[in-house]
Amino acid sequence: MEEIFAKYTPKEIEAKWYKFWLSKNYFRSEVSTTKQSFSIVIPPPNVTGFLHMGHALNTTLQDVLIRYKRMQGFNTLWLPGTDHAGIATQNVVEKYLAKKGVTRNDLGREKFIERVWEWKEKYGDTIITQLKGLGASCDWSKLRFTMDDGFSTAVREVFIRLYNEGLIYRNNYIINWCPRCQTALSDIEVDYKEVKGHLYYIKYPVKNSKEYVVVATTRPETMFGDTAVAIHPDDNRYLKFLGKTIILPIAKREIPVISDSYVELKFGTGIVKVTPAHDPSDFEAGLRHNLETINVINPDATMNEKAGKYKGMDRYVCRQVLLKDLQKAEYIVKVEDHQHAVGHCYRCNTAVEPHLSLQWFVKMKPLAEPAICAVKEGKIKFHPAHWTNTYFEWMDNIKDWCISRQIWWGHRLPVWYCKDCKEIHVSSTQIDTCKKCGGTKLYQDTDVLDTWFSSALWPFATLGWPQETPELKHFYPTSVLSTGFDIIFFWVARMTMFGLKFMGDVPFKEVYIHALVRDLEGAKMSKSRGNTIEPEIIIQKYGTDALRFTLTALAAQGRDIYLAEDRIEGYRNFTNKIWNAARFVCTNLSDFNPLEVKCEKLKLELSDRWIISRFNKVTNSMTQHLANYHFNEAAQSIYNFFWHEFCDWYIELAKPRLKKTGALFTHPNDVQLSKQTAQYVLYYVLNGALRLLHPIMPFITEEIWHGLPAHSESIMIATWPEIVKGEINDKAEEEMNLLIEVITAIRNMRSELQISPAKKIEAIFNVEDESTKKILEYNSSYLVEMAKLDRLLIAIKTDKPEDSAAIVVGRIIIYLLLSKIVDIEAQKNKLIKEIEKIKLGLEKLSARLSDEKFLQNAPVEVIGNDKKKQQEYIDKKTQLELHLQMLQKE
RNA sequence: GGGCGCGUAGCUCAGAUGGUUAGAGUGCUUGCUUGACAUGCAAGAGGUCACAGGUUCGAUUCCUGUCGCGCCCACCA
Repeated sequence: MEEIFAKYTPKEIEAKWYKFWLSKNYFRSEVSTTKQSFSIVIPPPNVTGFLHMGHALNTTLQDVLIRYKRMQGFNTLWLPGTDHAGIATQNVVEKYLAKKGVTRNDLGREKFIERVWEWKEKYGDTIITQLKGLGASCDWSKLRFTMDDGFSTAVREVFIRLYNEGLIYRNNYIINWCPRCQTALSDIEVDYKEVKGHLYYIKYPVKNSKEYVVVATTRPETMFGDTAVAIHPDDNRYLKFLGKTIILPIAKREIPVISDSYVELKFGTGIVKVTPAHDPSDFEAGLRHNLETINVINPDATMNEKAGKYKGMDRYVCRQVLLKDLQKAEYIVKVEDHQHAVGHCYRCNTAVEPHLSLQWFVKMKPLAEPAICAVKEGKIKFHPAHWTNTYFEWMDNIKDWCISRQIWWGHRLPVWYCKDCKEIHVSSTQIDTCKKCGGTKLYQDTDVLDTWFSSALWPFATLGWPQETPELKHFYPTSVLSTGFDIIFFWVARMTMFGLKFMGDVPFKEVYIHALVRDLEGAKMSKSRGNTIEPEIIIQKYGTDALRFTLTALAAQGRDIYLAEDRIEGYRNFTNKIWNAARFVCTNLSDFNPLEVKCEKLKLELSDRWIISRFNKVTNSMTQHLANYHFNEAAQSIYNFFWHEFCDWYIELAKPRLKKTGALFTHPNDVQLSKQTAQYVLYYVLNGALRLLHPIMPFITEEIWHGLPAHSESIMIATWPEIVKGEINDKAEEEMNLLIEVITAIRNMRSELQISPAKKIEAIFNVEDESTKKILEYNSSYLVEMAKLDRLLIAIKTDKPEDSAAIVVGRIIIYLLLSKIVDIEAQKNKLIKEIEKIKLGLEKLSARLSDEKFLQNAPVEVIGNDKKKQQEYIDKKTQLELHLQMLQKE
């Protein structure tokens, strides 16, 4: 025992217990017919991932839920895995290769992909190891990867089914293009950032006329792709130009003037240059007016041959050169500063280019409708609920999803084309012969799918779909999805759509949206900002349990987490407190065996009944809070209970009993029985509290568990405490609260009078009624111990002795006998201050209680409470005033 | 331009379906090497619950508006 509790070294015990749990297969889940299932699929981190605070938070919260449900007897599954993260991983590996002087084009597609797999084998487990370090109780035997064989089958299956239903189509459309990653992006993969740019006003001459129109543009370099100039149909200023022909400056190409209501009258000059190949709204306008599309920018964002002499220049270089030329030719009317939102690639932060190209799309409306219904009908609940708004807002305005990516790392489209007749074949296996013309020159599409396409299948593909596995049947729909709000669109919405489409049911019943972890300035933690607090470092410094408790305690709903290291330090102190309290309790249980104790023989004292009652209430509160995802409150309630009730009061009160010194006043219990009772209660409460703490702090609780007498194999598989109604004892709580108040008041006075903590003093209690007298008498040993008294007398209506300081607690007056009072003035001032406070409260109360309207409208309990309170105030005030008078006489 | 969230102690944050003496951690002040713990113990100071109206017997809590902060969405080129 002493050995076990010698010193708390988180690092050692963490590794030890994690290994132990694994060896016992506690994390493994089997399909059970008797137990109800509780399942969570982990948001798969990128294989390139390195544990950051966001992961730590989300992992902790999921583990809290899983461990808590496991203890409650559910058949739990927490399914782990990683995501191949197409663009992100390709970028990482390209950078890795660049250090060796190799580009992906040097290698070619096949070799490059081989290298990515090699990289994955070597480094892809980093994040998994880190999750284990956090204590995550995932079923590692079911670890999945979004590009493993089973998953690839599922992806192809989904693609084919959607294609056959006409929900996947190929089209030439304007999409977001990242010139650096050289691939298409979906709309939500573009981050819009405010950029300080310019609005250029350029003259566009009217053919056969001295007149010209002035267009305003932020992107003059796209003018080589202009195929019209547009005005608003109601704009009287410019109607005269309708039908006229414009000569495009520099290019000298002729373009028409059209009218379209998408033109904003108030912006710029009210005349727009229309560039269908390089602007999404112009593209739409082009379709409405049958305009030609002229692509003038290469995929790498340099100008192409359509830009004439500017060919080969980067888009921004071209802009500058062109502007000079326009200026020289006097086409520029003016230039204004202009702030506007520019889209950037969410992976590499390069300004994206609207780009007309042949891409694959998913038709979203038919998929979105059932997904909207599912949330409206409450089949999926968001916590906090307000995120449903975000979900609906996006779903209601959903646009088709561009799913083809021109990169190499990912799920290749299961599409083959016939070179001869151009027929498209969609198939789960290689196609060699054209079904239409019989030709044999077939080639597979070179594009891969958006990573999020495969992520959308995560909840069911990981359980074996498209096969009808027992796991799928038992664990789908999953119970909860825990994730950040930033991927509601990317992931949550799409999983919902695909789950409903292919499983006929929602993928999860609840969605918990956790907070974003920020630094103290409120900035999102990120490596590039250099403001990260690394979980690994924190764990090293304070232990995993301290980090987990901190994150849980800060996980309030609807608010971001501003993490500071001293917060973690504070909760590290809590682990230390737990450790020491347990050490104290366990060393005092060496002669105690819970299995041999006959409960009915024990004689519970007030403090016993009180702490047991409090324990039951805390059990209740924790269970409720966890059920509602109020993690912070769950953590708070066990923290307060453990430290400020169990340690500060109960253990302190139990000490003399353990020391066999017995009570000062004769207590009905004999000393031995009192000790044994205290041991029983200490054991009972510590045991229960550890189980309540375990989901949040798995390691330290397991370590202590094994120091408890008669402990079971592991706390991990112990049962979650249940409330025993008969143990809730409001009367005991009330009485104990009175004692706490009395003791605190005496300590306060001692402190103010600067009486040494070591000095014992004598006290006389003046009470008004027999029942209060009894409570104090029965528990006088508590008063003696906790308030450091050497003698005490409890009397009904006694006078103030000489040389005494008086304290008023409710209706009780406490006289502390002192050889001489140090500072009468200070005492008086304190009394006066207190009286003032009471008077103020009393005034408010009296005013309310004499208000007819209040008496008529307020509920009876409220009036009753107020009346009770009023009486208490009056009593206290009387006592206080009495003592002030007495002091003044002295 | 829409939408959402947030302004509570010096700092970081809880909380109340409307009635509490408005809480915690941290910081601060004072006193303690108390036989588990100085990563600790005890005591204390510190708040017009952003501001202004409204509803109500009663608002810090509900409603409206104002100001401040943050975020998301949106084709003003």
